[in-house]
Amino acid sequence: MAKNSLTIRDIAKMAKVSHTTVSRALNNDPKISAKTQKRILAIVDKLGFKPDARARNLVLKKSNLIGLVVTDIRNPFYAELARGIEDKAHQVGYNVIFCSTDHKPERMDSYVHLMLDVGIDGFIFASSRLHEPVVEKLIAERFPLVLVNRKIKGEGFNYVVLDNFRGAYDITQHLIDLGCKKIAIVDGPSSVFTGLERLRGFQRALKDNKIALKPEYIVQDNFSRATGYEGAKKLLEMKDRPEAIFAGSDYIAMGVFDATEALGLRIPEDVALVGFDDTEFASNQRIRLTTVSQREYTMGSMGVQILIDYIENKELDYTHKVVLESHLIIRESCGHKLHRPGAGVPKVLSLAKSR
Amino acid sequence: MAKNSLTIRDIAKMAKVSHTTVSRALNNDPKISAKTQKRILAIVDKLGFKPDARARNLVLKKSNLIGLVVTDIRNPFYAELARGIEDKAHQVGYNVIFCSTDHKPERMDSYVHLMLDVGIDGFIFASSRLHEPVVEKLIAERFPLVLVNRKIKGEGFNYVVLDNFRGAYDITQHLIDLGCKKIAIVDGPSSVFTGLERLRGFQRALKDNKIALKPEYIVQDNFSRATGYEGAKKLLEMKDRPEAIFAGSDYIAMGVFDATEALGLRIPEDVALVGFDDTEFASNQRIRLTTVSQREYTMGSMGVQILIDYIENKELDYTHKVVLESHLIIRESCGHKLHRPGAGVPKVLSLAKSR
DNA sequence: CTGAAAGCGCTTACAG
DNA sequence: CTGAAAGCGCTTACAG
Repeated sequence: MAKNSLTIRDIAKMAKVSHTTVSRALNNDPKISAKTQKRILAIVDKLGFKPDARARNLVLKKSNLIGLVVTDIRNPFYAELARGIEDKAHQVGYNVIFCSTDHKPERMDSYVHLMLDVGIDGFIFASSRLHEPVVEKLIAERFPLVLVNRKIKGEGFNYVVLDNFRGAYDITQHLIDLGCKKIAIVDGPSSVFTGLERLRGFQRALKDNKIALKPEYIVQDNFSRATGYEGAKKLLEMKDRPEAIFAGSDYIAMGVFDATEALGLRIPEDVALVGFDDTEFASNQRIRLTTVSQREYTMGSMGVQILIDYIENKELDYTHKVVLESHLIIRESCGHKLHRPGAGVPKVLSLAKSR
Repeated sequence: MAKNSLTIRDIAKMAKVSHTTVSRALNNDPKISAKTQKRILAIVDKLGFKPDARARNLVLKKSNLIGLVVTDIRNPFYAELARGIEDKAHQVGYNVIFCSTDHKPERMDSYVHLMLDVGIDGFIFASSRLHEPVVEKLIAERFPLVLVNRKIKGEGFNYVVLDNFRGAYDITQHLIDLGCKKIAIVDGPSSVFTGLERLRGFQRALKDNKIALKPEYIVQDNFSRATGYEGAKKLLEMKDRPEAIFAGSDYIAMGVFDATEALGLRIPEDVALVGFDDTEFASNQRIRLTTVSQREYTMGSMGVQILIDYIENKELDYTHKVVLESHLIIRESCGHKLHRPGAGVPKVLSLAKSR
């Protein structure tokens, strides 16, 4: 494809066979004699001949390309997910195209069509809203896709998500175990699966512990650093400010750190903080953010696996509904000084996940 | 491409014209009457017909796909670069495939071929070593590509890089201005452009100020967090430990933070620290890392621009050699307490670059 | 095991 | 302005 504009016919000429036979040699077709194949492959090798993928794609109706749709590739969570997807895809001979939608429906639309235009074989959607018309349309058309990280409403698709409810519940319970009662949340929007489930898990944990939740303690916007900054500022300037903040993502937590430092407050002494995702930021020794691990790398590679199965077997099989277990990662940001007498100091895990 | 297996011929039948004419309508060919075009397009719209990109690609010898090669998409620097590339590519109707090489030549090779196989129109290499055989081969074959972030040796290609030497020089000078004399560096390898130039800038600044540099004060490995951790540990456990550390990237600096915290040392009180890249980590208010801004988003979009020009004009034009200016971003990690009497407290910039 | 033929769905000279 | 024809570089029944 690169330099040579050699074709299968040129090779055929040199090998004194038909181009059909060359094609067979290239594709390891059983109906070709070992020795002619060997002879042909030798020539192919010597000339560095590469069959033209475009022609191949056309007749095979396949591109070995998958499209990944995320909110923003710069978000460390998505970057890690993308890496998991890339590695697995590469293993099985696929390439991945990515795009960042910035939560904007029009970007979503335009990208989906751009990808469809290049002829991708399937999609991995990582950032859908609960109600996402473009995705629903693709599902109705049975276009191969898998949802990862966030599900949408309805049926008829495969997905891999984290048990967000459980993760949020556990980390909230942890704060409660440490003695916190006035706990606020700065979360992503309820219009997406992750935002909604984390809020629900949070609310449920409070309820199960008979702790009242003030409506003002719920702040929701995007899963962004800016949201964390604004949200924390608002919360911490209240007369009755919370003792602890549950940030719906580490990225939000990053903004909370910005705000507390700007306000001259200390974490965890003045306010406890926990996050969600376990990004590299969280594990930094100057940050030490208690958080929920998502294993997004794994999530990505499982997603690819399911998608490729679907693409290659063409069975309309919607039985791949994976819910990954969440893991609480305890570090110091949640405030040891608050812990219940007799409960023992929570174990502080060190550095990062291995990479 | 999605659902419909409609072809240009089906449309032709419905419009009672030849498929040639349909093709013309679709491609806005001047030699077609406005009204037949309108009639055809109406049908196309109504049926949601999309011409098959694979067939189009085959005859046009084009895919509207560009390949991006980075070390690791998880590295925030590359994620930001990728976003700049994506946005610009999208604007001009291209999709981008990415891959992470992990510094491994065999991954580099295998990915380059995988991408060539799908028929990309050009490459953006962001992580080449100074001597990179695969890239050199592509250059020799005149395959469209642009180097970004890191150049390789030799001629015959376009590139967009930062003035790494200057950036390193300036930030080192800044430490010197603050009164530091014992300054160490934890850098990436000299086998890559960025590692080498930053080391050179560092050395030159010391030399210009007649400050001696101990060989043990130079630590080089990958541009990774682990390198920062190990390097700082080694440096800070020396009997004659440095007063300041220049981390060759923010990612390395992240590891330095890990190490100082682990050793119970404070930044900037016990040791000053500066980085390179101005990632989000650096701008966090709990980190406040003095660093060098790279504007990698811009770097990426300029790279795309140059590449597309090359692809579409097919002129062998190697005059696009861009060296971007570096910008020193001063925050508190470089240690105000060390600053020279009378020099005034350096201005501390706040939060992030806008996004 | 091998080859001649048809076809994948487009684009683009070439004639009219 | 419109259409019949050739062709992009492959794969794959269909015969032999």
